[in-house]
Amino acid sequence: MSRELPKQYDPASVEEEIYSRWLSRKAFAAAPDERADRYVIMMPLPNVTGALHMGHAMDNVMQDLLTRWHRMRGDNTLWMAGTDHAGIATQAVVEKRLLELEGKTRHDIGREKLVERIWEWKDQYQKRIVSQQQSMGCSCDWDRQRFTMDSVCERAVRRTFFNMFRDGLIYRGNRLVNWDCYLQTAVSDDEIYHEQVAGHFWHIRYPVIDPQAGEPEFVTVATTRPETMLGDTAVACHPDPGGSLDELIARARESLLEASDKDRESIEEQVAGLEARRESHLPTLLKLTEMAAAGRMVMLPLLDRPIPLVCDEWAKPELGSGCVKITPAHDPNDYEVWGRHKDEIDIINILETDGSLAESAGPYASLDRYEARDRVVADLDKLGLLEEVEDREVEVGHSDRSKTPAEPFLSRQWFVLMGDTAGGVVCGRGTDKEFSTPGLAQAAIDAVDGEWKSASGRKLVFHPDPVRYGNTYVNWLTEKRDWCISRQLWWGHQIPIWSVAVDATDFATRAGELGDILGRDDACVRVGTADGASRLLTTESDLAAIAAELDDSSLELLVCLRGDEDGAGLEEKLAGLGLQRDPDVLDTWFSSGIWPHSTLGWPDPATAQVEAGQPPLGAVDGNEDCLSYYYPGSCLVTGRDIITLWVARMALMGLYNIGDLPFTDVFIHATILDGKGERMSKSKGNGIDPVDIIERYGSDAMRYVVCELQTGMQDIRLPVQAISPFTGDMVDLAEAEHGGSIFTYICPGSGKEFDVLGTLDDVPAAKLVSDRFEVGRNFCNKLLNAARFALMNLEGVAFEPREIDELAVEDRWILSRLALAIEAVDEQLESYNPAAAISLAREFFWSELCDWYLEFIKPRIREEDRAPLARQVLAVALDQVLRLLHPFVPFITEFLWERLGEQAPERGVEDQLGVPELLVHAPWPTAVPSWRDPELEKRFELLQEVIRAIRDIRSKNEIPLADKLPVRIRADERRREQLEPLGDLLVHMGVLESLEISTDVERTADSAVAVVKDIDIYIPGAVDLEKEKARLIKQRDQLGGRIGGAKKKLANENFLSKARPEVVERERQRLGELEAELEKVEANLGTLD
RNA sequence: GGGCGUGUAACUCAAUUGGCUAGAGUGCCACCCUUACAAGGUGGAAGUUCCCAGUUCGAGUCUGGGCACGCCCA
Repeated sequence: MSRELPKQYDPASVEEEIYSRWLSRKAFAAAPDERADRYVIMMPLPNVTGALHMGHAMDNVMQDLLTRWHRMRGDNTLWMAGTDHAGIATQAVVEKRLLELEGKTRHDIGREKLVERIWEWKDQYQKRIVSQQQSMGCSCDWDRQRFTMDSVCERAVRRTFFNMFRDGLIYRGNRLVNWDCYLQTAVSDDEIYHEQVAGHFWHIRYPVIDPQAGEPEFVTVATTRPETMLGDTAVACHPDPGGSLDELIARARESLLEASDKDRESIEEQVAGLEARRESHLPTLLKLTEMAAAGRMVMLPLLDRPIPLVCDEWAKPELGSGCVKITPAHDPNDYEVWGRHKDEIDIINILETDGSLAESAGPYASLDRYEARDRVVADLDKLGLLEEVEDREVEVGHSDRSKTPAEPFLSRQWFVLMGDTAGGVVCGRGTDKEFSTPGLAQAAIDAVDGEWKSASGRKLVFHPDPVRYGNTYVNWLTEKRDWCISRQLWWGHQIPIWSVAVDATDFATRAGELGDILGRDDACVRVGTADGASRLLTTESDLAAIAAELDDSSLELLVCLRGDEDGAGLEEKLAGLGLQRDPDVLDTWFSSGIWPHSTLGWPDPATAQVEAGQPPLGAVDGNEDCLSYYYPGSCLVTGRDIITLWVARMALMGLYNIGDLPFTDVFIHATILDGKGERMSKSKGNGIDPVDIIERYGSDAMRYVVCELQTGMQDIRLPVQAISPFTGDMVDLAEAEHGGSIFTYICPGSGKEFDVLGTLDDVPAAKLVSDRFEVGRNFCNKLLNAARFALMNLEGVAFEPREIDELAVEDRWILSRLALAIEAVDEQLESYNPAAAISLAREFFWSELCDWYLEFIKPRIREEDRAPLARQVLAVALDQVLRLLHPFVPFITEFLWERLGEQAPERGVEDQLGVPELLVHAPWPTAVPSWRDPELEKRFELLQEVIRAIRDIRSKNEIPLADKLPVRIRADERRREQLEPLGDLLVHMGVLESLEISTDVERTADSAVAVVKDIDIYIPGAVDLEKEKARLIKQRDQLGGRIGGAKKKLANENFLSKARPEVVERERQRLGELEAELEKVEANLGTLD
């Protein structure tokens, strides 16, 4: 006998060794070969801002599950790993630390030094993330790992930008963006979160200039940000206030007709209010409309700037005074108003990039915006122009990156055109997949909706609910909002544009100076106008003619360099001509959007510069290059929140660059919440580090539970407990009391305070875990012990080809169940239902193999002549279970696989199974159809029911297992034939002294009795008659209830005529069975009296 | 404000196109250290499927309304 397994599984002693074995054998390495079936997963890049939590664990485990499953199925499987530089997020954390630890800002140390610091941070966290993923057992091809800023990706980013710029899909324009005054950068809408803040609503009077008789002297406007009035360039009133009010009243009346009683009152109030307003405000509003049409002005207080009255529907006659101040440079709605009235009104930026006021704010210049707010209010009050101040809850947009309030801010930014364009967009230019689409967003929409298919026949499908998530994706893309891709940061891909301002008069000269740059393939020159439009310049361009057409005085020469090696010297040349490189960097999603192909070496795998020690991306040994072999990929696994941010962008970037989708399936997994139902996140203090779970319960335990949690679309609550640093107790955070901050809790055992973020110096930190993972640990222990039992009994097992008929009846039963289980697990994995898959695998392993089969064969294993066959089947059963469970719990199964290989190197039933050294490469089990035997399964079901009935009697009568029971069964001929061949098993499992099965057994007066279906089970011996009676009465009542229900159904004419015939038939049959059973129960009750 | 979703046992979740007695694990109760496993075994108790209507022979499932909660967008 070889090394005996321990009784308790110790994951720590197994996992590290197994993982390093996989690594040293390069078990996860992928390379193109002759296989046609391939499976490719591109990892959603964790960003290097911080470590992973359980939400990432879910994402990684799901990917590993699919990867290992497909690898075992024989697909050429690549799981590409990597990390994201996460521009703004990473720069923000590093800057924050710099300030906290050294009291310096980025400007103190400069661009180069800061970027150096960020690289250090990135190296540290990338290491940590990879180690976390390896602890989880992730089977990525680590040799192909990429980072969004390494040279392979850099080149692809550069090429993508260049192509888009050349195609006119990238432009520079003035836009209102969300400005982070702390980080001094634009942030995208996705990076803004809204918070309710207690604020005020200030009502301000703007004097009318030269009021005529009957005209108001003031117009009143209201704002939550009074300092913005300094940037006001108009006051708007509604073009048809009466009509607008009438329409509102009519609509409210209409809804009154259908309103519930509860709502009626409030709607009636609303109508009354609107009608009153019609009386009180309408005359003034009409007057103002008239004045606006006449071009009248009001005086902007404090700055004494005359600004026009304009008519615009943005003014709501039903709200406030009915007039609204217009600050185009600092409010998105006002910006749109400006867009509609460009000829009448101005746009004035009053903010500096740091949030202080600009020159344009006159006497308030250089004040901080909040200081300016107070001063403006005070000064208005002094002038008697402050009509009213209301307290009000205000929604303030905050930058997610700095957690400070963001300001709408007018600035020049780079955009990708998402909407349709006149000439359309060519996707996959120059490839055999080239096609044309109206616009980038439309191409990505078509990938899900409608008739379109890529040249390789692909569409995008979401799982597990194609409709719901498909809609999320399409709805977002349908807005076709241009994508702001520039960020005022130092960390990231710098925008490869060199530019210089020119005017129409010197344009031709300056452009001419570019000389041969105009004709180069790796440079693209455009001339841009102030409105963001631009036109391509080539050597063929008639510069003089273009100059004549462009009468705009503020022009810009824009040169994009592709950054090819033979373009060396171009940058210097441009600098020499006075062109400067744009200091901004690209939005992170620009580089992660092309991740599925950049990592494979696009645009040219043969020349891609991979890191030392990495396999090349070009063609090797007559096999294809990585890009053509692995693109398009298979599946993207991610959370719901990333559908719009990333999935959509990957789809459109892949289509644009390559002409094909990066993947066909998108598996959206559940979001992990804490015990209170809040999304898990590190910064909230409820984030569990998967490594802490792994230390406590083991990696497989963590994976087991995570798989079990992924049921469908249901988000998952994972109660979080802290391990008290004082007592070692588990403290449930959903119930624990907070300490001095929301990140500290009171340990109930000691009354002392601990911290869950681990950032406080003076409060001890607690590790976060969850006892939910015990289930997984127990499962692994069970698996270890089942294997332990098997291995202890497999001594001398050999493979010998066997016919199914040669096998013992319980062997045939377990193989039949196995075949069914394999099929069912496969089916659930196919439909992206890991929870169902693992519960089916568990059910087979625990409830059938362990609870029944292992018990069934115990007597055989101890008998010399019957043992070999039992051992042979046992070895196969364990083999198949290990394979089936491997993708879920890879460490322990790989560990046991080795032991099984030592003990039973040759195994199989009819044919010998292929047994590779590593389980990770073992063929996935296939369900052998000839093993299925439904009739036999039915007989075993009956056997199990009889055994349970006997156990029940034993338990109710408190008969110890040492007392073997004589059992007498009365059954008709059919039942007798079913049961008799299973008699030995029944005797063994029921712990019987004797067994008699016959048609004419009668109950003896001292017999306990049970009824199973249509058979009676008698156990003679001292019994408590009252208990027997109680048990039978309970059974009788239950049967009675069910029979009543069935009878009622069958007595219903409508049921008989309208229900499907097979449903009616089934009900009839069921009633018959129930009645037969009841009859038996009653007969037996009779004998008890 | 708009969109999407959720509500089932004490807890975490299942339940194919509406159709046998609404299931599983955990926890709970009782008994058992039976030579693979007490991180185990055997048996058991536990549900007004959030509420109110409706459609249907039949509703956890479909429709409408309400209540509570979550997420995304403005």
